[in-house]
Amino acid sequence: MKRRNITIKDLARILNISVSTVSRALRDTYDVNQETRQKVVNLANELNYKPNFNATGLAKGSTHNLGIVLPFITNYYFSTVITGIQEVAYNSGYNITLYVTNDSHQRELQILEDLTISNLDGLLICASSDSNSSEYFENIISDGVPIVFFDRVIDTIDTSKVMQDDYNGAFEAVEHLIERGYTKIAHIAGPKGLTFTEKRLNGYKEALIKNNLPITEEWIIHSEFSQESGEKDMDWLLQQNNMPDAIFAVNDRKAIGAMQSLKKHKIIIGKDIGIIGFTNDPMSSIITPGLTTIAEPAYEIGKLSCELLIKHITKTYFHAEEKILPGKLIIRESTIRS
Amino acid sequence: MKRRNITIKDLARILNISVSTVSRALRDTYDVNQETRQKVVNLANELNYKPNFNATGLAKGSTHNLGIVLPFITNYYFSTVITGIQEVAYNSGYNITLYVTNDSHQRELQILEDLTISNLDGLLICASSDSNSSEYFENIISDGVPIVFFDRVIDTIDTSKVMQDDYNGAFEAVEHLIERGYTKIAHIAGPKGLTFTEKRLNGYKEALIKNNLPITEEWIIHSEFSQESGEKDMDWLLQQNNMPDAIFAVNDRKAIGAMQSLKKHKIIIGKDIGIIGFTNDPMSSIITPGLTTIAEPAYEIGKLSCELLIKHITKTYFHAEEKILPGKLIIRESTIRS
DNA sequence: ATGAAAGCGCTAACAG
DNA sequence: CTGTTAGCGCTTTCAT
Repeated sequence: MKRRNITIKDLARILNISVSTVSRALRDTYDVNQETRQKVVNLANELNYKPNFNATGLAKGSTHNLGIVLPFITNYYFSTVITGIQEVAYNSGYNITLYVTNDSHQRELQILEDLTISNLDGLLICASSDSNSSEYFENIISDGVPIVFFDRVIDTIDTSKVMQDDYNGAFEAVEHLIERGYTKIAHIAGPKGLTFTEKRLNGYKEALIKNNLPITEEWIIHSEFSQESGEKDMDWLLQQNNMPDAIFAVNDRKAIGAMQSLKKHKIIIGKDIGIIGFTNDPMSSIITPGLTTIAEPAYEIGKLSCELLIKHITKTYFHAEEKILPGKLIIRESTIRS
Repeated sequence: MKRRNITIKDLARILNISVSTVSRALRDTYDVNQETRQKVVNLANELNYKPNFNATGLAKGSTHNLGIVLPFITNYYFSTVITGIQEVAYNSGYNITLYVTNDSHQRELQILEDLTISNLDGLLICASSDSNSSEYFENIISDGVPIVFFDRVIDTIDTSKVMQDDYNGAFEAVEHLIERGYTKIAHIAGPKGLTFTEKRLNGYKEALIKNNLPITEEWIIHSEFSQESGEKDMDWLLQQNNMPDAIFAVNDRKAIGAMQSLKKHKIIIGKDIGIIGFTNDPMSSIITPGLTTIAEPAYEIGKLSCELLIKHITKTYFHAEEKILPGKLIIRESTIRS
């Protein structure tokens, strides 16, 4: 119950030098005698000295904590992004602390309000669907805490952003459907107002236009990201007079929902209606038939976001960068017509 | 870039009282005048005062940080546990920081060594498969930092533990197979040496014994937790002379791997070989046929673990508790014989 | 190259 | 009920 850790004071006392020298030695500043430095470092190792982050943080005005704010962690994409972040954070000596918004902007706001910025060196953020926290983000940044956005970025804020190539991914997805001979392509989209939803929608539209296919507004459905939404959307589409022969879903979960609907209605996936998703969730290789999809580089997005954030923290003049990582078409059975 | 936050000093100066009074007012200790308290609290709100955790931590020798150490976060079970933890941590004013071991005991050790305990009020741990960090865990606890284990617990350590009911879940799973008329039941188990693997194995064996079925040692296969392992194990079983007619897999991922193998070999799941998993990963409802499984209360395990940990932190004398949460049989098509 | 001393923001005796 | 003071462990002038 003592919880008494070794401090630089202890080291100083034992070596008969001052704490400031110990401090300098440990941080390897320019003005320490290499000999004393060695002695200090050796003793520190021997005694298993660990710096107290609270003290360092208090003195230097910086912790070694990065915050992550995101809607969920219980899905393939987000948990993989976090793993990527964790990897580089860990290797650079940063801790990460997690804030889950449940995709609610109220919760997001609350978290941001409660956020004791004095605890954080920087923030990685994937905004909630209906985020209206721009002002907070701005404040945080102007308070000197850098933010890097990933996936669901806020356009109006000038800071680094990392995303998959939503536009081209969508474009490629739809062109794949067209190549396979589908011509009546619907889009089960995400909620309105989200940048990446828009980008995927634009990619979809442009691919149609480029291939001289009409854009049919009833075939563009906006709803939540869940599997249930995908299922409902498909149910609805199947009741229309003018039925599509293929679906481009904004993500795999919705594509899978749509597939469930199709199965329920005994419609043969691929042959009757082709379907393509976005993410490459492991589920897409497990469902039958396999779901063709655009693979997102989730792990790399996590790593890159964190690398950028650390640069923002450590370099005084590091300019905001926007990184767009390419996706990759993964062809499975859901887009086979025959 | 200033990053100058309001401090209690500011509040004190403005209100013309001492910092200690402000401090007391903010913490609502017993001996403050309600009137002054109100004034302080009002001003604090107005000025959007946020306490500096580093300072509090330094002064009190406690942070508001909980560490989570676990093998992975990229699967349903773990990400759901974390969500549960996050929920109660957030509501109790604790932050969580994440350490991912990749299920490697080296990494686990390294994390534990690097862990600046001065940063953490407590630790939630799910040990790596081949963990040999007992000594470290003991040290951490005797340094005054409480640990709660979940899922993969270390038996020899005396502290609170939270797990699903592995034994009874396995027992129920196997009895379900027997009820459905399967008699030659194999067990695709997890790695040896893990408590919960043993418990599920025991549940399996006892169910066989209770139903007067022989225990066939070749039908008990130990391997990693991955889908690939499940597939390989099934491949192997299918080559034996003495083939089982049902499989109890230690988790859904392995069950799904086994199903892939079965499909590859054109064996009809349910009819030819029944299969049951453990977890209730959403994948099990998406794969065809649906996978019968034992649902684990992952979210509750997360919540409960965190609640216990907070009790250990806040109550001086809180005795270690072991909680076992029941699972639930979810019947799908993979155990339908006809 | 090293030491003394002040201070980061907060808490906790101790006096009154 | 409130103020004074010392101190948590570390960094950082400023001297020497």
